[in-house]
Amino acid sequence: MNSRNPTISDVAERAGVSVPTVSRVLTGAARVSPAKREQVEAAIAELNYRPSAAARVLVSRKSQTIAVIAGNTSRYGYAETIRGIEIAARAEGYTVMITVVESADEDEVDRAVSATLTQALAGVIVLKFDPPGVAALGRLSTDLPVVALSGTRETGLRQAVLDEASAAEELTDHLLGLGHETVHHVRIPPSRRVDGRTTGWRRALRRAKAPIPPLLDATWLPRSGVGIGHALAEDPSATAVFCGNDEIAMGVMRGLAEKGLRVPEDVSVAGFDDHPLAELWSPPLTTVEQDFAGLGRRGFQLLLEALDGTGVRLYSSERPRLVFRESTAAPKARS
Amino acid sequence: MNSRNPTISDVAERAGVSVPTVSRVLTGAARVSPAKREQVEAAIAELNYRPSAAARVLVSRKSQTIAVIAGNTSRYGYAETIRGIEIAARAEGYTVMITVVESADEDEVDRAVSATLTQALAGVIVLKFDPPGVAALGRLSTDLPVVALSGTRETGLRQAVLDEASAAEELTDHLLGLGHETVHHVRIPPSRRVDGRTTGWRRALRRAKAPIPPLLDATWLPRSGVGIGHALAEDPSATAVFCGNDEIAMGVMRGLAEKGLRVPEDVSVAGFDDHPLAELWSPPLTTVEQDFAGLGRRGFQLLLEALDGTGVRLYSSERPRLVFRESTAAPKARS
DNA sequence: GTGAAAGCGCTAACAC
DNA sequence: GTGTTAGCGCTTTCAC
Repeated sequence: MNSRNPTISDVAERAGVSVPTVSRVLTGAARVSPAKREQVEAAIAELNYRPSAAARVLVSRKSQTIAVIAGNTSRYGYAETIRGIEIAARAEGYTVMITVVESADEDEVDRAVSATLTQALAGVIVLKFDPPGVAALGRLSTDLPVVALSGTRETGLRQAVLDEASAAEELTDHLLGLGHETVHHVRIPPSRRVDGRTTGWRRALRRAKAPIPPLLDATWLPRSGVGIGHALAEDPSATAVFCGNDEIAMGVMRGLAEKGLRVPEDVSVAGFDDHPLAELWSPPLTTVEQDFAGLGRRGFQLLLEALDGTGVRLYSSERPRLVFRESTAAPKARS
Repeated sequence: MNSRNPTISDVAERAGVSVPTVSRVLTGAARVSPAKREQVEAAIAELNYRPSAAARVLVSRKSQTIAVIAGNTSRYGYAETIRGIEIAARAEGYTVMITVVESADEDEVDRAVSATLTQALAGVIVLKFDPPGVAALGRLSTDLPVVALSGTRETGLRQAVLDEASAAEELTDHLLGLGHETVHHVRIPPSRRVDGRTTGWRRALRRAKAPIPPLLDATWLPRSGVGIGHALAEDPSATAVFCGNDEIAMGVMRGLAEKGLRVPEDVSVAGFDDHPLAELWSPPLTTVEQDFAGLGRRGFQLLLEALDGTGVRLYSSERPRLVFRESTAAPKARS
């Protein structure tokens, strides 16, 4: 067993042609006579030859790899977005490389970004969902095409987003329309000071001239909602709660339940994202369906257009859709 | 603005040294006088130079990239495992490339595997969680070190696993010990004909000489548990149900609830994985805690040992821990 | 310690 | 159509 992988010259020799001819059948860059093409293909199959991406990249200066930089890979929205990117990329023959940046710490971000840019890349997609994502985008000094996913809009930046502010506003409106005097908001860790979900919530309350209750901050852990639920149970003005995501909403509902409050009879609770478990929860959760995989797909599309030189689009936005289930209802008098 | 990235010769020129000298400070392969080293480092910083991984790989034949092949990236166990791999890899200076193989279709698997092996890789980690993973592992004709995560044990294969069979057996024992005559099992899509969770369940029933109810098959979708819950509600012998994962358990519980049955009063339900939402469910779910991130970490460790040539370990197994919560209890008479 | 020379596996440019 | 030549950005000999 020869441990060295076969190279293009092995193929050329075996097929009785020159190296560039093999390259031509590989890339399809120029026409090759059917006879030689056949010999080459046979040699490739016999040797189980696979071209070296490294060598190709070195000379052609074109890479078929994109990097995805994300603050996390396992939380629902993140994982789905990455999945969407991967599927779209693979369909176009691109490979994807993942870089996780767990904190916004300057050194860590720099190290991660540097290591990533060392690779030969066609472009980069950054999940601008959180501070690490924002930090990574900021330190991405490169001439490569870059696409940011979500986050606040920036001029000149290629960006695919979900219009979370509008959806949050609509959801808050819905709660207000049910007759609640106001809506409390439990915020998930924001990517910056502003965050679409919180912005939309505030916008709706302002427009309705409803009182704006103090913001409640959760962490990414679903259980962080439990304590918040306990606190909310003590507050008679809290008849409707809009949570930054479904997992936190589930934590809040458990906290409420532990204090003897029922959803939606005593308190209405709404989430965000339409997590796969939201419909199975008791009661099924009113939420906002977010097409994260689609976001990833649109992001890759934007990158591809930048690569082609076609497409002058810099921005792709999609409006998430509300899903009304049983966790929200009109308020009843609370003691 | 010069759009070409600086190369090692740009750095050499600027620092007034030869190219190999720059290489030496980069790799630390040989000693360089402090004076020159300083000049080189200054030049690198000024030019914002980053070595090309492609060129390095080409000449040194050593890659710092590993590929992870998985049937999915967003389901809980998969995502956590990948996260564990990524963290361990990054800590050792490795970059990770993700390849998703969605079906076990031969062509799709071949295409994905081929595209992956085109890259210059140090090694490959395969999530042998499902048929696509098994298929990918089978077609991975390469001299590269390969590590499989989970799945049935194979001699000669480097493998890190979670001992799911033992944990499933222990969980089934627990239910039997509570006084249930038997335990029903809802299976998630298995990676082959045998599957650790199902095996452990059957083993426990056999040992206890309890009747073995027919296997109930769920899909990966949590909601596929709902219909199974409905069916189980019609079966008076079903007083305890062990579900292949927590999400399916939640679906089953919803199905049961829709038919008016209470958990655990009428039926005990246990899950598997200790999903972050399992503790928040009502009632909190009895389950098995699986350290997926640890599995990923151990898998990478095995790969690293193979790369070093140190370590002769081929196998790393860990026993998951049971978590008793409120969804399981002693049976009561059912109408 | 340091530089000159060679070459990794491939594609681009050019001649025929 | 096809082969010859050059060279991508690096590391690896091998002199000195």
